[in-house]
Amino acid sequence: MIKTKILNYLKKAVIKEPIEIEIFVPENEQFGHYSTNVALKLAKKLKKSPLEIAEEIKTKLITNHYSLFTKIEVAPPGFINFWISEKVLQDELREILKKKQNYGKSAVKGQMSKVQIEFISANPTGPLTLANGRGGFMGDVLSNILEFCGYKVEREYYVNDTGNQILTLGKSILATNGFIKNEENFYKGGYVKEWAKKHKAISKKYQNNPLKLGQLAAADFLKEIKKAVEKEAKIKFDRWTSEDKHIHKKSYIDKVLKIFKAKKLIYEKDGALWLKTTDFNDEKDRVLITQDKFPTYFLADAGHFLETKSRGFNSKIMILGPDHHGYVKRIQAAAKIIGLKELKVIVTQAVRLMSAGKEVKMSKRTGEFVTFEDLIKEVKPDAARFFFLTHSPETHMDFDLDLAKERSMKNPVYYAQYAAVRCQGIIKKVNIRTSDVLRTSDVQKLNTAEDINLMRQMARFPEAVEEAAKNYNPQILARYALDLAREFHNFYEKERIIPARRSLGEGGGEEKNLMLARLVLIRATLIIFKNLFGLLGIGLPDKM
RNA sequence: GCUCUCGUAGUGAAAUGGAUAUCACGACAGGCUUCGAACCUGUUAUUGGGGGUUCGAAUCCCUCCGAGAGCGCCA
Repeated sequence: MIKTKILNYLKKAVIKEPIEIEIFVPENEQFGHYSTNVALKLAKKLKKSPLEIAEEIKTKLITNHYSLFTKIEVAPPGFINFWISEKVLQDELREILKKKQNYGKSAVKGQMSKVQIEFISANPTGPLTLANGRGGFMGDVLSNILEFCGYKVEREYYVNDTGNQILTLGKSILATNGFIKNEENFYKGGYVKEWAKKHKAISKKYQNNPLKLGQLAAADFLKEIKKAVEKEAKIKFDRWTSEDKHIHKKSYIDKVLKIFKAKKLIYEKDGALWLKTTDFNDEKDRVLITQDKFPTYFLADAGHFLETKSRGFNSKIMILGPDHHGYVKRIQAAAKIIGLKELKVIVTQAVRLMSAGKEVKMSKRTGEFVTFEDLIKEVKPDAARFFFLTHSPETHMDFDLDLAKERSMKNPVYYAQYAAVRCQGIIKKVNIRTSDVLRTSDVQKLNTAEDINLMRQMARFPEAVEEAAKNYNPQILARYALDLAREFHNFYEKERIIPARRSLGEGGGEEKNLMLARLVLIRATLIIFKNLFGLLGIGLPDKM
């Protein structure tokens, strides 16, 4: 990585102070390809003017390592700006062609060898919502990225297939079919009525066992969820963990209680059993077992953490919906007690559904909501995926389905895909095998502003991957895709790759060599698009 | 009432405390006899208001205004 190279120069040869060195890509070209503010940071420590320090660093860099740069400039108030030499970029191009599908992989610092990512995990009491889709795409891509960076990732969907929700679902079905009286907190969505009508005989059979009935219905809803998630949205899961089978029936509830007890963190009050989560920064202690002797959802989750740990995971990432943010501290407390090394919780913000400029309240209980399936049917999975990925998880989103439909053809995902299509179009047209191109071409010919800008953008791919992995933020890659596409479109607009037939025919060796060099460039671009789209989980079409 | 999150062009979003705030859509003005124009080139903002912290603030602190969420022995 070019960034790492600069960093190493700065660290080893120039700056001896223990200070974190930041290198970034400035927004404006006039400030170079890369830039650093170390001089500004050092000024206080060394009690010297930042400009003076910057000049000193520049001088040392020039005498030591000039070959990496074509220019180093000091700019007020104390930035040091770097211009990377063509040769370095050309070497990077060779690197891309050599590593192919492995280009961009990088070992991230503090890497966990085995990590579980739990996402969506919506209760199987009905179809998935838009917010579930948001977490779903995010989890899927985050998993891809971490896998690419060498983690062993397990993608988990935790299914709450027992407990109160399921019981309520069973009762709701009974109420729909007239076996019991309807209550306010019952599920009233069309899908419940539909299921109830279809399975009248079953609901009659289980009218005295609403939990079992709820579980039967939940199993059917889960099938639908799986279909939407895996087949249509192309979100992969490795494990569908059942609360009933994997946690309760494997007695993880007892096991986790034993641990709490051994650590003297539980007590009884008002007939209930409590965990001292306040010892771990929570606002108040939490109930594990209710007065009526039922284990809470929280206890089951603690059991789930223990189960995860016992299968060899020391790290876990959870992506939760906005209604869970008050829940974060207590589960982190539980994770800590159990001994999970790291529990990273990402809480996505709400997705508000708008229609004709007005908000539509979504609720599973009332059955009023747009399902995730509706969305990907209307706007196509690639567009829906990209739409969510370009939003950072902490922003509140307004989602207008009508508008989304209308605009789906203008989704930026097509902008990126079209760039890849253009790459492939040229390669198809010329029809030269990669090996021939590599032998005959001379990448040193790539030296126009457009060549260089494109190469620079390509060289940023590993940096984008690393940043996305470090910050658990897939959005960085989605934006990178647009940056790369823009740079390619620009290049394509201004530079001809295949010369007009006449000049090629007239023995113009120069022209041919330039073409071959450009073909190398395009092949490399395509490799990056392939890797990138693979990580983002979007298609690589060869025509549109 | 208490706690948390968010307020950025007409719209939707971006920006580990960095330089002249970025991108897309819309609108307006241009660009194909040549590798597909699903593209390219222009124009479009006192970052909700007011204070503070510092070399430097959309970002951190205080305050006000506005939006959303959480405050159960529910999940």
